[in-house]
Amino acid sequence: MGRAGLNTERLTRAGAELADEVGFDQVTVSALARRFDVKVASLYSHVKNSQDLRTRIALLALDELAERGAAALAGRAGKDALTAFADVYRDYAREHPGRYAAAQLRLDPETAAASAGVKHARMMRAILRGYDLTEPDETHAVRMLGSVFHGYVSLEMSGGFSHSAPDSGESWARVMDALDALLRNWPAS
Amino acid sequence: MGRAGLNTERLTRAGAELADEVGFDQVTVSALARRFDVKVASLYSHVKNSQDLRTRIALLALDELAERGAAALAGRAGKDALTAFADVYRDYAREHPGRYAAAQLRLDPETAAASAGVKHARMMRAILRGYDLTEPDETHAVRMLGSVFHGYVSLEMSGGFSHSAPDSGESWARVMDALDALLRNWPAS
DNA sequence: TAATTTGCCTAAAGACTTTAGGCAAATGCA
DNA sequence: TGCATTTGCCTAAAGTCTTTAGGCAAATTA
Repeated sequence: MGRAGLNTERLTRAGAELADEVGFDQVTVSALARRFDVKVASLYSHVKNSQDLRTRIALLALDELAERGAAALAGRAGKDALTAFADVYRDYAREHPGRYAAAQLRLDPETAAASAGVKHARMMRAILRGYDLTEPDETHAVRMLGSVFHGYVSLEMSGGFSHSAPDSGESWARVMDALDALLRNWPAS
Repeated sequence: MGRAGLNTERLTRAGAELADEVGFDQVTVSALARRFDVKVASLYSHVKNSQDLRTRIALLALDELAERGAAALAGRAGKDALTAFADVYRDYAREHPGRYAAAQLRLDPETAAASAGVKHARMMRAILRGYDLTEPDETHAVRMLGSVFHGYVSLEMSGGFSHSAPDSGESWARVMDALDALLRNWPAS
């Protein structure tokens, strides 16, 4: 019987697809082996263990998200940049719920420092350049933006806003209005 | 050998403690059995299955959180109420990380509707009574508050804000200032 | 073509989940 | 108080997932 052509990259990609289909916490080395019609042990040459696999999927998701974010920011500024960037998060989570969940995986500090997570922080600061904030308020604002983006998307994904008026998309738009207004009028200490 | 005195309530409480000690996703029927020095199968008379156990822990956490929230709101209004309520979330997550993670568990709609989650929504609206918002802006604001509270706490817990200046507690305070300012000046559609 | 490396395999042990069926302690009733 | 019933925890067993060790054959290199 021939070889299946496994490698770390393909496993990671397939793991990401699996996550989107069945949920990130259902991503298992066994399920992945099944998907490649290969014995479980075979995967352990390409992936250290289950945690390693999950971490790789998380890093992939962070990368994709950063890439989309960069594309969204190109040529935009101010509120336009703010909403475009926020939409990247929301849309990505809707398109790829498993990957988005993966991006939330707690990474150990070194891994996190080497991840695309740092790019995300830089892009947030780039958005804030369109507003008049100086340190430390810029950092406070970065943290707040991250909280709103992540918090909203996460609550929306877990069904918190569904089946109740007004439509979640409308709230999202109004929250963007509110953030923009807030950043233009950030309260003094 | 005598009986251990197991029942659903004790198992749920012990499960919550276990979650705080080792993390919510490490909460397992086996680990819980070990903790009571009892055979695994014995737990299945008190708890339907692993998912049932986790759901019960989640409901317990939501209850505790709602109780603390109600206590914090008593006799407070305006920004005072806002920050007191927000602190409840943050403090609870720090004191009980496993329970807080449990509270984030995705519940099926009926369970969610019967949970203390609805109390949380009501309390948020109570806070907003101190500000001049009318529907649908009140709902948008409720969703935004929930997003900030959950988002900030969740990012903070996952280490996002540690090891970098300014101190996360300082950002938290300034975010509260910002939310208060925003709610007093909610932008018109 | 021979030697080496690489890739997937079989085998096996350990952990968690869940169901089925059993015995003894606790409880209820005459 | 004695007997019957219920309840609570047990043993047994099957299924899944994880992970390591060691093997054989295909692919690569010399």
